[in-house]
Amino acid sequence: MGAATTRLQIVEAADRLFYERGFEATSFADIAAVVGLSRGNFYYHFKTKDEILDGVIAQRLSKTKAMLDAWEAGAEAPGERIRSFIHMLIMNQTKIMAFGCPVGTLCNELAKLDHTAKDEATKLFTLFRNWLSRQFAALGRETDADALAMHILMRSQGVAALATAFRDEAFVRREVDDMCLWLAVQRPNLSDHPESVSIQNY
Amino acid sequence: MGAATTRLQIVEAADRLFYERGFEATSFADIAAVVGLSRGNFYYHFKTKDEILDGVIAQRLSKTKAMLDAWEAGAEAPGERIRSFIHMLIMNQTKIMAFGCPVGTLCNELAKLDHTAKDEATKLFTLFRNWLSRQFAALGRETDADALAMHILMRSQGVAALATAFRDEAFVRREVDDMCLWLAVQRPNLSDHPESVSIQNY
DNA sequence: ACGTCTTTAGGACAATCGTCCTAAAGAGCT
DNA sequence: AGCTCTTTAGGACGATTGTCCTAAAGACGT
Repeated sequence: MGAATTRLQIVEAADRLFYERGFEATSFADIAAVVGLSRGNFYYHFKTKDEILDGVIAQRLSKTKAMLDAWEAGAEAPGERIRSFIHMLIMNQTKIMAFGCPVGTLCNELAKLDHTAKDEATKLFTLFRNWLSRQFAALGRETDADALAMHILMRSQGVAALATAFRDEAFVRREVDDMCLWLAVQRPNLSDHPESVSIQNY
Repeated sequence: MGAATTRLQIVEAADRLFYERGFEATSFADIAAVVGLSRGNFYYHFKTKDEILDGVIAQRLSKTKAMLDAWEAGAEAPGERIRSFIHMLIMNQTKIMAFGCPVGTLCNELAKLDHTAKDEATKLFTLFRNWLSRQFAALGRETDADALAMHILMRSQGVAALATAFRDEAFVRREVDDMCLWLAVQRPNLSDHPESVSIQNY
């Protein structure tokens, strides 16, 4: 089997285990058992555990970027795209209730470990943040687009955290609906379009 | 030195380390180094690491309960009490930006480890949830008090998660202000007081 | 000062960790 | 079939993990 294929299998298995058990709690032996390789042989593909983590984060970054690009290339309006983001909380509800948000929990664990890769993991958040920001700007909220993006991101993190703790489906649905309601109420910021304001002033 | 005193020192050191490094990443040796005891001697005070965790959670539960009881015994209005809760995000900003929320991150780690104590840790959330719920009920929102409590709890968790990832003080301040604004806008639910509604109907 | 109960230090214990080496099996080309 | 380069299995390595034992030091009432 090609080395590239094996490498991919290792990254994929590590990704799942890092998410479901945590980075620190996952051992080489755990990953080896999933992939079906001998533990010692890992050294051929990855020199250290941190290198596997780097590979996992890189793969997540590219997969996430691909997903967001696809959403942005679609025909939906910006508001509908943001709704797609929000509904990830429902699409992945089962896994979130069991393990939390893959991004948030990884970032927190790496922060506690003061791990070198923590800034790299934060880029996953930045990906969502910038994407959301672009959608809000397209909705006519250029000036506060980033603040709105952070607000949506914050709510998603909060819902994920409490979903894990309480495992309450009704709570998730309710908060998702509330986020969509909040989104529907957001209107273009007039100060972003002074020319239309002056027209109204006539 | 009395055994009770040493036990307390161990629990206190473990509490800090579990928060700052995580439960799994903290070893007996780490705690021993902080307390200044020999590693082997721990067995006299705690048979297992899980027993230390139980002690840590029990102490956190009683300290949290004492804090909330004190807030509730004060002369402030319920709205002001909720603002005290929200402002914990600012009071503990430095630690939160470094390690996240002590409750949320512990619950998530124990969920991933599928640890026996995970339900016990969730009781920390329940403590805040019920307390917040009582404050909203006192504000005249008996019917949806729990939903409002969960909403505030959710926002706090979200802010803490992103504060750790981005270390952005301005973001924390902005979201705290936004929460207080949201709180100020909440009004007694008329359906909770049908008699006053019927009076208005005359 | 003595005897008793409490608390301690220090290390043994098997298991597991991440890392690293070596020898052999496999794959592909000639 | 033979040669070469890639990929593998298996285990050694020192360190560290949580757990547990034992012998000695400390505290305290008499």
